[in-house]
Formats: sequence, C-alpha cells, structure tokens
Amino acid sequence: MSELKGGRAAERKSYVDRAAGPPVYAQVAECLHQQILAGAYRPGDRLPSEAMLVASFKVSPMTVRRAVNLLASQGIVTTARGSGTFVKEVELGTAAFYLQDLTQLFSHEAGTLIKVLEARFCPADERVARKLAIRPGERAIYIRRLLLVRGEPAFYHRGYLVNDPHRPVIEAELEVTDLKGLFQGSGSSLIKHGDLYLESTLLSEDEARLLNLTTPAAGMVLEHILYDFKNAPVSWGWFVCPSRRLRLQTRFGIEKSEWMRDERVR
Amino acid sequence: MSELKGGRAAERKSYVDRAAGPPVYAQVAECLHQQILAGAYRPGDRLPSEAMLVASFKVSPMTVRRAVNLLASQGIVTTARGSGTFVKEVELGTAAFYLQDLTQLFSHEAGTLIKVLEARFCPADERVARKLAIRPGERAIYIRRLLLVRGEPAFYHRGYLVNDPHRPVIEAELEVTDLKGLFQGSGSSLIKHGDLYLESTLLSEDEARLLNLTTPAAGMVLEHILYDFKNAPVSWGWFVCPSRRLRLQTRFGIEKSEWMRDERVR
DNA sequence: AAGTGGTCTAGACCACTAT
DNA sequence: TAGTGGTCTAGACCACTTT
Repeated sequence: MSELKGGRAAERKSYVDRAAGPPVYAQVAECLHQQILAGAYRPGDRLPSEAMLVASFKVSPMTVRRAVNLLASQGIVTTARGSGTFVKEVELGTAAFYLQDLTQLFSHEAGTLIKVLEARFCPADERVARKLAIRPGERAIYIRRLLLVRGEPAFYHRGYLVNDPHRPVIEAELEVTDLKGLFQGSGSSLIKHGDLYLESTLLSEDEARLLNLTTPAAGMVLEHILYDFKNAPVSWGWFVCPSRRLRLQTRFGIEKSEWMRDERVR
Repeated sequence: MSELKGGRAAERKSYVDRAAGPPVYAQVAECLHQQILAGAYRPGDRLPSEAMLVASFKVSPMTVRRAVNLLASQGIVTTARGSGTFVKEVELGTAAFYLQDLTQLFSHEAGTLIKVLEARFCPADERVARKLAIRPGERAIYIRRLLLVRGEPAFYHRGYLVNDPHRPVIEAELEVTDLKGLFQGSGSSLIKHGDLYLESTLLSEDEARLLNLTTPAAGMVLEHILYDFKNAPVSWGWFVCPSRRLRLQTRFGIEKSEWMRDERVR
C-alpha cells in the first residue's frame, strides 16, 4: 500500500515526514533518487506515473511534479510527455568541470599575493585591436602579474585593458583587473559577462622561468575576454599555470549527492 | 499600470501572451531576464517583490514563483527569504566547462575510427590494483587504442579493465570499453557513474609519436574511473590528445541565452 | 479512449527579515 | 508588525503518446 513498486521494494522511506526539515518535494525526490541509486530503477526504466506517486506519497500533484522536475534538472531522469518519466542513460558528455577550486585559491587571503610585474600603456596591435574591438594603434593598457600562493609562483597573468577615458585607470585597476573580485564575484559590477577558454600549452622560456619550472614544461592556459554592460570588450587576458596547479575534477552518472546543499533545495 | 518599474521602464513585453507557445512562467522569466540584460536591474539590485510581479503580470503566485526559480537555477538571481530577490554578482568561479564538444567527435560516425593497438591480460601492479580495488597480481585487461578523426590521430587511450568472470571479455569489450557509447550515453547500462580528471601534460615520446607530434609537445589528459551498479570500479583509463584537440570554452555572467532550449523550458 | 507529463489557478500557511 | 520568499493544496485544462 505504502510502497511504490509491487510488494518487494526495499524503501528507506515510504511516507514523507511533513514535520521534518526538508520540504516534501525534496523528500519525494530523494526517495526516488535513493531507489535509482539502489538499482530499483535502472537507466532506461520508467518511473511510476505521477498519478501513482501522488497516491503512494499522499501529496498533491504539484508537489510530485516539483520532485520530478528536480530530478530532471539534475540530469537523473528525463520526462516524455504522454509516455512517462525515465531514468536517464549515463552520458559522459554531460559532465561539467567547474572552476570553483580556483575560486578557493583566491578566497584564501592567507597565502595569495599578487605581484604586478609590469603595467604600461601600449598601442594596440592588430590582434589586440580585434579582441578589444578598438582601432589598431589606439592606446590600451598592458599588465603582467604574478600570483604567488604561499610564496610559490602559481599563476602568471597577462592582459590588455581598453583605455576608456570615462573609466579612470585607477578604477580600472581596482575593478576590472581585480582578480580576487573577479573570481569571488564581489565588486566589479562593471563586468556583465565574459568568455572563457581553457587549453593546455607548452610553456615558453619566460613563463617557465617566472613559474620556477625548467623547460620543457606543460601548463594550462585560461583565456578570458570580459564585457561591460554595453557588451563592449573591456579586457582580454590569460592565466598560465603549471599542470599540477589546475587539475579539474568532476563526476558523471548516477551519484549520491548530498541533498540540502543542491540547486533549489534549501 | 502594466509596467514593472515606475513609468519610464522600456519593456519589450508588459503582458504575457497566454496563447503563445512558450509557457507563461517562461515568458515572465524572460521578461525579467531581458530587463536585467538591458541594465534596468544591475547586479546587486533588488527585483520587484513577487506580490508586485503577480499584480503587474496578472498571473498566479505559483507562476511568478516558478519564473523566479528558473532565473535562480540559471544563476541569474539569488533569493533571500524575508528580504527579496537580487540580481546576482558576476562570478567567474561559477563558470563550467562541458565535454559536449567531445561528444560530437564521437557522434560523427563519418570521420571517427577506433584502432585497437593492443589488448591483453596483465597482472595488476600496485597502482592498478588500488585504482580498480582488486588484489595486486590479480588478472586485469590492458587496452591501448588510437582514435583517428578523418584519418588523423586525435586521441590515444589506455585503460585497465577488471577481469570479471561474470562479465565476459567480449561483452566488456562491447560495453565497458565502447567509447562511442560512453560518450553518447546509449548502451553501457553497466556503468552507474564515473570520476573524471582533466589536466595538461607533457607528452611522452610514445604518445607524441602516436599522435604525429614532435617532442616537446603539450597535451591534455582526461582520466576516468568507471563504476558499476555495485559501486565497484570497472575501468581505469585516460585519454591523451594534442592541445589543439581539446579547447574547452564557456561563458559566465549575464548572457543572453536562447530560451526554449534551456533546462526545464520546453 | 485512456493514460501520461505540463501548465496554471487562487488561495493557505510558514519562516524569515526588516522596521 | 508588515513585507518577503518558500511550500503546499486540490483541483482544472491542455498536449501528447499509447493502446
């Protein structure tokens, strides 16, 4: 009666606990997720219809709907109108690498030091002009910086800034080029969005020397173009770091995720 | 009356069109998103309260709620109970790189060819045994493959497979090690989840030779450990490719996104 | 025709924050 | 205390797929 499938399903929770902290829709979602984790529903299987879930969990249709939506937005199930809700096949292609590890580097006030190696005006060459959408020969700002983590050189950053007379250099320094702010998201309300590119590279002699490495050495390049609220490029630059500094990590497929820390469940 | 802010707001849509294709909650979300894009609400600003939105859009509270939820799940706004909904500050750390570009490589039946260089049993050494959670000396399967895209070597893959007697080698070949299936998500219902690691590397002589490169050369390594439904490791391996093969790309911040293609809007 | 997911309503109550 | 977001109900109607 209280069970979802036939009689032999081993459930952890049959009924939702309305007094408990987690909202009901999250409890329903977790219950379904647990059953998928346990293998009660395999990839490709169809879940009970929402009407069934409404009956077995004794909650309203909207609440079941939300639970299913949550699972769908987490990539655990897919829904097909008129036919049902199915456990998603495991796809490697859906995996995503996040930059949050990097963020922590900058939030650690303790051990991060930014050393400005060079900052000067320079006329934009063809390439810079194209990236910053200015005219070749127009004056831009060139900055080279070294990021030290606990005394050790970790990132080498070079970048060009548009020399906007309406945006004084001092402010530009503080806002546009404030790396900490950029990563943590406080400050820099100048920036509306940005494009990022990540690839591996063979470090140049200069880069290797600054990062205390011997050539040949491989590294990661994180290139960025930042745009202001008029969609005009403001900055073009790139971080270079040794391989071991940037090892991205992620998971894919059906994994146990800690609820209460996720998306809209709070 | 029909406007959201005061009198001078330049809106694209004041009223939702209930007859139109996109659901109402998506229209409301898009309307708000457009205003944010246009700079009517800047990062840190507070949006009108949900009660206000209910009144101005003339829709039910639940519908407004859903619209706000959608924006929140897309990282455009954050909500604070008791205080309001705010436009999110732009954070680089929230950026995510997806592997979907890779997927397309494999979906292109046209130009991809998988060449098995070697496949043999081998006793697990200390390292392999640890990764695959088997005993050192136990028999594993070692496979080396080369992926050719339009005749050109693009990925070099090496991996170890657990030699499970209950899972014949033939089947293992077809399912666990089927790279196409792995990326596209069809087949391989053996795999429950996996861990992925991405880093740059200096290619070895062997790797460079197989990929038609001259040393020194930099490349990317995509390491993977796959688990079955008993959470036991099934496979450990890594792809190596030249730098130019894997250039990850993404965007962050407030960007115009094509609705109707997103998350739960369909 | 029956069953499925998808949207939407018009309220209710709650927990929290600001004043 | 008034206003805010957050949850939940018990239905309704719709579009779609399957039988």
